[in-house]
Amino acid sequence: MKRDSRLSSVLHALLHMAEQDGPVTSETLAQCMNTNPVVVRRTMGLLREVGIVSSAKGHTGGWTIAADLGAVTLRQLHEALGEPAVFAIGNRNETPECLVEQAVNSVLDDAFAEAEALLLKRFETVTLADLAVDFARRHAEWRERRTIS
Amino acid sequence: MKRDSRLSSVLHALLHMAEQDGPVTSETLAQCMNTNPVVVRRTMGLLREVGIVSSAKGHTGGWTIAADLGAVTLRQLHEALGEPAVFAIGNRNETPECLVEQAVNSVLDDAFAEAEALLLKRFETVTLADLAVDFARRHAEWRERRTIS
DNA sequence: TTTCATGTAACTTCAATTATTACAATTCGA
DNA sequence: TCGAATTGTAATAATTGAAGTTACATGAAA
Repeated sequence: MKRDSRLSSVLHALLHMAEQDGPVTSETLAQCMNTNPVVVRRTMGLLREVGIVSSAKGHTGGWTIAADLGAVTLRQLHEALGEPAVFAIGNRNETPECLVEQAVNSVLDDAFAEAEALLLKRFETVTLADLAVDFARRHAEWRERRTIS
Repeated sequence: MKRDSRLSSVLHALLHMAEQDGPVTSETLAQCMNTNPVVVRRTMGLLREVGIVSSAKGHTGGWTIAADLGAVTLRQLHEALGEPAVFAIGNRNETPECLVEQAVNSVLDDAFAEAEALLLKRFETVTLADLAVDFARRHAEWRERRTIS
């Protein structure tokens, strides 16, 4: 199964944008993420719809973060992407007549719902600002290692 | 993304087998699960490797449960199926050089690992016997409803 | 007015599960 | 012993959804 990596992608893009002063073009983001500008526009467009980023056409155009880094959670980003299916495992038939299959679905659905709830709760506690701090720490460590060697 | 429904499938199959006296053929299981006998063989073959079911060729052949229903957990079945990826969401690049992406991966990996651990812990607490009981309850309810109306 | 950039539709590629076909191997019953 | 029933398995196609690509229209700034 091909995994949906859009959440990972937009986080990567947003943190790079946070490091920049002005707008960043789709072309630049695409290069730094080894992907295609059109894919960037498509995905970032979803974030624009909920006001997390803004875009401008023409010269000096590109993408800009339009919200406070501390106010944007992973959960909001997940929702902005259309709340894609979290699990790669699922029921064969969501509305079976067979009572055996109903019993199976019920147990599996409960377990998956519990795990998804935990994941989304955790997503609520992480903001872009948190990630920026984490990146800054890694960057400082990296500089230190480079100085020593 | 196409979801892996083999866990759901084998549970369905195993509970149907538990209701039966003798062996059940791949053909019968395939019909009751709206799938193909070869798919059944392929999937059940994985369960046979860990001793949960046994198979016999020829006349009067087919599949039989080889373990105690109370001793087989969802977790064991998940493992027997090769521990397929639980999540449909993942990182774009698992071993990035980019420090930004490393920070992103780290946060996401932690969150997913936590949710997966919860899911598997829950899978450990559910046995085939539990599911059989749940099915029996549903069956009794269904009979009652039918008698009333 | 030219160039740079987004916006978007249409289509192709890609990866993974699932389905199908074909046939070999085995076992039981008549 | 023969033959039908059944599993075992390789090879291949269908399916599905994300990701990638092409093409072109639109808009803004130099």
